[in-house]
Amino acid sequence: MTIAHEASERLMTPGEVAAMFRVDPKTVTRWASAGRIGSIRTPGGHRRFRESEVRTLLDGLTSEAHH
Amino acid sequence: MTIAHEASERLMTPGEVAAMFRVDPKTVTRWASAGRIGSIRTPGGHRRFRESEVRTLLDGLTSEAHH
DNA sequence: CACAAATCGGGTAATTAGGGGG
DNA sequence: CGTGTCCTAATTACCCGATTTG
Repeated sequence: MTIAHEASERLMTPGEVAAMFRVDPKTVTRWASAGRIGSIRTPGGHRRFRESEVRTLLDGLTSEAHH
Repeated sequence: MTIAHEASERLMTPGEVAAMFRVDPKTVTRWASAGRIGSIRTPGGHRRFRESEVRTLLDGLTSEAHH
């Protein structure tokens, strides 16, 4: 069912994801190549990323201080 | 049978297809000109795209992250 | 018929892909 | 082993005025 709705997912460009993690866009590309994050290719070969997956990944890597 | 029912096939505008891939509508028309995606012309010259073809294309270019 | 929004065309910037090397 | 940078080629984004759409 998730796959059936992937078309309605909001997508992000490599540059937008890079700005979110404060890394170089090339690094985001490497994450995609390594399979660390899912990606959708345009017919021209450019990558797009699911916003929900990016947020989930960001939250999963977040650690709070003990206070 | 698919061809026989092409009149019932849902058509999409360049803007709708662009939103699915997160690209500019102009980019979609370039895909059509390059033959990367099939297109139908209105009598006025505007392009329309088959929904089934767009979804198939999108699914084929989608890759999941390996967990 | 008038109107707003979208999609023609073309042209020119800005991103991205990919390999290579530090 | 992951990341940032340099490079070239390819793809995509934004600009305009004119036309089509609904």
